[in-house]
Amino acid sequence: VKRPTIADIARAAGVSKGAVSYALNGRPGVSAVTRSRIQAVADEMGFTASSAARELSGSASYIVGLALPRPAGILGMEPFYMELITGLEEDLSAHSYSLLLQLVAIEETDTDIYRRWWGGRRVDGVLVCDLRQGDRRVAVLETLPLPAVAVGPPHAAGSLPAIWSDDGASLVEAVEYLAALGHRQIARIAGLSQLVHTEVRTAAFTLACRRLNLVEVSTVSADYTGESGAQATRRLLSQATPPTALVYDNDIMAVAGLAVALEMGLSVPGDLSIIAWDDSPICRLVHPPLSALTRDIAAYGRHAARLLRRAMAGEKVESVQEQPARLRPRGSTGPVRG
Amino acid sequence: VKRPTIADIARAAGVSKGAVSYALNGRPGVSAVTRSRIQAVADEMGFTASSAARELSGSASYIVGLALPRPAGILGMEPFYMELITGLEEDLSAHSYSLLLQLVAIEETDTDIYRRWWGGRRVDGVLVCDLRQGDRRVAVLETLPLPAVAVGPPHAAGSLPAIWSDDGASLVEAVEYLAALGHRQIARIAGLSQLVHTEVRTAAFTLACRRLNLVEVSTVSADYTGESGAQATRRLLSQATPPTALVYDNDIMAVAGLAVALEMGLSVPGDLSIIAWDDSPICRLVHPPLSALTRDIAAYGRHAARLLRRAMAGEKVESVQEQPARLRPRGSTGPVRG
DNA sequence: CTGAAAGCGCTTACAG
DNA sequence: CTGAAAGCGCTTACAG
Repeated sequence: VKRPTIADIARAAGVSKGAVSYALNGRPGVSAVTRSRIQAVADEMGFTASSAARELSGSASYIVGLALPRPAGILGMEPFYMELITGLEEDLSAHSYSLLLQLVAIEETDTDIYRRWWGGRRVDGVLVCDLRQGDRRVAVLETLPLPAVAVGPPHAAGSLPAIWSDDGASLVEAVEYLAALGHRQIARIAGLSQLVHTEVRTAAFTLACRRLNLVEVSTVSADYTGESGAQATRRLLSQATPPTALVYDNDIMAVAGLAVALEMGLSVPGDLSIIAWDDSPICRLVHPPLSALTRDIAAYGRHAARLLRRAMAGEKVESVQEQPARLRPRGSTGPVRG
Repeated sequence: VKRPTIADIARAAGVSKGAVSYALNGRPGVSAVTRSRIQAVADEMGFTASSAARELSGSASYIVGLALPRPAGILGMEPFYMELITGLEEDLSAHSYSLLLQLVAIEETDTDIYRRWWGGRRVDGVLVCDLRQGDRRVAVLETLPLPAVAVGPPHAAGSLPAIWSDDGASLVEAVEYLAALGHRQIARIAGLSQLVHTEVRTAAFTLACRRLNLVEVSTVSADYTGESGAQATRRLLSQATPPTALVYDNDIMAVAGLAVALEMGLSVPGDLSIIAWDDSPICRLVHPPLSALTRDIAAYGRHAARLLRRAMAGEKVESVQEQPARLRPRGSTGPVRG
């Protein structure tokens, strides 16, 4: 089994290589009948143009790069990224793009990967996730003429177009709902504090609590793992006057928190209300099912891919704002026990 | 910002292009001092060789393809694949390979992607997952001189080297444990029946139950989603003489099944014992925590990557068998109520 | 040890 | 409408 080249097709069809290229790429310059003859020969011989050769003569690579910074210790990817990737793929593969995935340790300088991708003409464009304050990756990408889309708040994306949703608004909705149920002591179990969206959420949370005159509000830092969520919950619930409601920055921590509450003999939502961020299937499966801030992450991914495709097409694109996550109350939230 | 080429480096360093290539690739033919001067110039100018040009002159692409067949309806990837990808990446990126990820609808002919990847010289090797009986992808890959590793039982991998674990042995361990606890009516909620490993598990399950003289054993088909797991569980528990133990083919279905059991007023493990396959964090977080068949999926991924790298290096590789998943009993299994 | 040249497989102006 | 040729940016025998 040898890979046929354009020269093989040309020979078999009795035309020049140029004609084959024109015919197969649907460009003018060949008659309809020659075109279909060439096409038939190419199909029969199972021809696929060498991507390297195309790229070398100026074509796009049709590859999009996604470098995910993962803390070394945390195994596996979070449900959020699975869904995001699903959405990305839906749009990309429909437009014959592929996704080049690279997990990079969060500690190391993950700016190199973008330089390498660009220098090696590996990818046509890239996505940046998990923005941090003063993110060096953003600085690098602003320098490079490599189309890039940031997944995160625009204020941290520099001059890169960003796709984002207003996490602050979602958090306010959650807090107001809890306040309406009579909760006065709400705590929040936050994700990695270096991440910009964590900052945004924390600021919105603090502000909302102050506005509603809630007392004893606090935000504790965790790292998205069940272990960290459980630990934080245990600490909060062991206080002299424990909070009556908890808001978590992801679903894994919320589920872990629920387990801790039950194990400490609390009833949910009787003694404690719980709200999760990002509504993966688990939220519905635990008992009681978790009230959650829901958004269509796959759609988020599809839109990010579309935005990047437009940027790669040379369009000047603006940041786009997605629907904020909305509160879907389920069994884990209820009126405070008076 | 323009990308420097090898010619730019040559000019700046006052040598020929050939010398630059030799120097940067660590090949003999340049003196140590010239080499380091060229290296310095290349570093300073931020040179990265064009991957397309390298590939075109015979080099590897350093890309590995992973095409995941996903049923159109099922959103998101399963925890198993997240962990597998994590493991793959760990090994691959350490050896400067990248992973090209493509989700393909399970219905469409996903053999094309391999032909295209091969024809276009896109990837150096590929991984095949979710083997089905008489899998056409295996047939195609046997034809193509493209290094490939199958993730699944060797008997379904044709002449491809496979990486696999003995799911039958794991299931026997689970069944024997349940039998030892006095369970006589065990049902199994299986994953997609087209998949070969589902077949293997079903066969092992049936055989083990027969050998242990268990009665009323049954395997019902589901599709790995929580919904399907819940539905199957509801049906099983509504029978005249419901099973006293359930074995699920993944964690999501098991968690969903647990929720159904609790919602039907059963106590777990008092009235019903539950065992899950694949021990993701959720199994530990629900209440009671689920007994599960555990294996190190990330290691599985690392080993698959290593096997593929050896195949890509031209080695003749044999299938390798991983440790079977082992039962980790937790709170969801207990003696049958006598 | 170094330089000039061919070649990888495409695309695309440029003549005919 | 078609063919011959240059060029993309590397690698690698082949002379010097």
